[in-house]
Amino acid sequence: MFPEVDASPLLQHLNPEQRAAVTLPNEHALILAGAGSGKTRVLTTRIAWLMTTGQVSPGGVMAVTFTNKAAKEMMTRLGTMLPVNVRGMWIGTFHGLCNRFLRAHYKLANLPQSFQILDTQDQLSAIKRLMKQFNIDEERFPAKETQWFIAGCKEDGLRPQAVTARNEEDRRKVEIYQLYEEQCQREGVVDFGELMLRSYELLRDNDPIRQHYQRRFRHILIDEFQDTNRLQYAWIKIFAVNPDGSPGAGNSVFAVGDDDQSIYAFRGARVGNMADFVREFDVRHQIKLEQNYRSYSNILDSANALISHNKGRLGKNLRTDQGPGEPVRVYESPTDLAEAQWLVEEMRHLVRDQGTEPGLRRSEIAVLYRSNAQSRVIETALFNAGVPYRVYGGLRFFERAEIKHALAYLRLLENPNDDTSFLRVVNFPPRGIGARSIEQLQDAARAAGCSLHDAVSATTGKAGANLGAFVARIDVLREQTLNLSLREIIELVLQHSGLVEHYRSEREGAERIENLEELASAAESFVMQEGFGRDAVALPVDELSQSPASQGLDPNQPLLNEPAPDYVAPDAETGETLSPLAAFLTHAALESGDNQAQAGQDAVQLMTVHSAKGLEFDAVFVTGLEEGLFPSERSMSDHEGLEEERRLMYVAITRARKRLYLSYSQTRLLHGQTRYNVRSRFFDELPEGALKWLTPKNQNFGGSAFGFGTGYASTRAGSGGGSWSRDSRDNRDTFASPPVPVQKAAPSHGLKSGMQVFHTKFGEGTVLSIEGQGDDARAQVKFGRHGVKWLALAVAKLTPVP
DNA sequence: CGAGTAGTGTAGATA
DNA sequence: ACACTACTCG
Repeated sequence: MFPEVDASPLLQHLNPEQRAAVTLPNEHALILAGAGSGKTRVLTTRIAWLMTTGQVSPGGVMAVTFTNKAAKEMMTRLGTMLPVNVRGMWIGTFHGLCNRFLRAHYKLANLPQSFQILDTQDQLSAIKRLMKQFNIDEERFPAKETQWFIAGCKEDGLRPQAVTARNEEDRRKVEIYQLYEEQCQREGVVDFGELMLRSYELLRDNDPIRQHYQRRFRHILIDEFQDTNRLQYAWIKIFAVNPDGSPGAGNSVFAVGDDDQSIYAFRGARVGNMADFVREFDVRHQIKLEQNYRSYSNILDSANALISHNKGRLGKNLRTDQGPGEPVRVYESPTDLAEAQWLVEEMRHLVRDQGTEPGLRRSEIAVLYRSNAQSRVIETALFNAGVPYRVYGGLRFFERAEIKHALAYLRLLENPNDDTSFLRVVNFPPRGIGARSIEQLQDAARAAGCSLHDAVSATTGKAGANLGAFVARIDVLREQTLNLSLREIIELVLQHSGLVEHYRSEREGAERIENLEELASAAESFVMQEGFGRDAVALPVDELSQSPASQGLDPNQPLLNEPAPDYVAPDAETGETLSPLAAFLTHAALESGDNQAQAGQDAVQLMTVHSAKGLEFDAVFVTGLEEGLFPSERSMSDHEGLEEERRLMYVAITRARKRLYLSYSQTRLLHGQTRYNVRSRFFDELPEGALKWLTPKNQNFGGSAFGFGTGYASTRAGSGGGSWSRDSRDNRDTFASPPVPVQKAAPSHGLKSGMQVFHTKFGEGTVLSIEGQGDDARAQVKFGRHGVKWLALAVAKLTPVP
């Protein structure tokens, strides 16, 4: 175990509540962390404190978040507190950790080691393809609905057999679900829900595995607990409680959340999980973090007053030591356009020095709105005024069509049976393979029970020739890329797929080509950062009962850790591991890239309230506060919906540090019609004393009572791209980070490419290439019967053949 | 095969 | 109003 180390410096800058949370005993705990109360700080300090006081080794911690961004932040902060290799720790998103777990136990999970992950788009096209194949009426069963149904079932932990169908329609849906599962299994792909469900089932049904992880993870920490869905809750629970309800190995779950910031019920989040957690885990430690370090009290008072209108809260009241600050300013405008113009004007004042106060940076000003459509008029106003701005949202890097196309080619190299990818690019760029050829091919594949790729050889005629040429091209590429680096593979694929050439002739192709080039760079920095280590979790089952290796701690030395992290868990028996390509494809699916605004330019930030969650700004404008918009029309019918809207408003308000502006417009152009709106009911729930009305607080007139002419034309500036409008380069620097230097070390394995080697299971083979060093070194070996394999040299027993 | 067009829907969005 | 999808016609 770790010797005790003085942990007090860690606690120095914490307030009493935070300190109490950080130093709780090893038992389940719920931390109610209000907005701006230092939640992330508590989480990371808790981990650091547990380790420095010798209560847990780095390998004994699991910390779960929802977003990659949050996981990264946690690792970065932890890294600054302790000399520990955070990358090797089990800190990540639910799906990232599930992926790691399934790679390590792919055999038990009944998956191929290099299974690929379907994102939402991929899943939808897989479903469409399936429905077409089985002649399912898309009128009666829209693909999107089916997708929603399947994802929903998985989130509730239900396999097709377990779903109770109440009517014929449901029965049919369940059938489709069943077929979809079979298709995924056949093709070796999993969707996001499957990552969670399959790892949950493995933990539930395999006693040795469950016991191993229950003993291993002494401390489990969860961020944003209010956003967990049923399955995620069950997944957490299985680490602490056995399926029969008996207690597990006595680990502790440290859940941090804020029921007042629960805004994702629409995608399956259950705030109720917080109360369930307290009950089912017999939680005896609940701590509220109510001290806010972000905002002045006028802002906090508004937030507190608003949220107090919700029923059934766990109960929290934010407080601050800062003074009242500026009042919350409220503005009413006749039109949405006028609202936007006012906002631009107000911003100018904020940016310019005003009296004694220094001006704000534009990036410290945010404009929030309920729905994306509202950004347009604001963008126009900003554009016309020449104010740089940045819009969050939209397509992310790995979701762009050209990137998806390139990835599809790459997936086909890795797995020719990936029919989704096959169909995506079989005729892109166009190569004379039309719908009819593809239909024939699909029929042939179904008849033969094989993949589209394998069915090509059976086709004949002109269509067959084109298809044959396509498959040959892919197969040749696969051969050619065998011993190339990931970057070289991608470059070769970009050339030989014809993608680059195709986009060269397209109108807006230049940007797409740039993105494709960016993909190659992204791959390169991925290889550097990942280092391709192995993960010690892949223990043979008979070793599972042993506790994780404990290591000594010298405060001056980095904490020893399990060898590096993600994606690659070599098979315990053969040492077989993922190819860099397969690992990169996984990375692309799990991290579709940030939506972060470009760091370089000082620009005003535009985003929905949802995407503002977790962020903070000096000045915040919450716009479009009108009945029907915010709260939104569709939420207003039921109580639950309205309460979620209120929480959303609460999130919006608590983003502001110094200045908060609330605005609404009497009329608004929506769906091509001018709508007459009433100001939001939320204004009536704010404390009058904290507000300052910039326009007289007049009565509102009921919506359609005004049902006449529009009067306000929407003057839109020439759309085209100003230098700071939305552009596709938003994500650029995320992927172009400078390469991490690789330390040179003498190889200890003594292998070189070209060498003949012998493997106990795969027999004799030729080394094609070697990557990484030390424990992370991996070799690509071509075997006679077993084909090309990637082997982790620390695990695989390879002997040179003379 | 691909361009033009008719039809449809329109909240929020992580992995 | 507008964007996206699906379908028709050359």
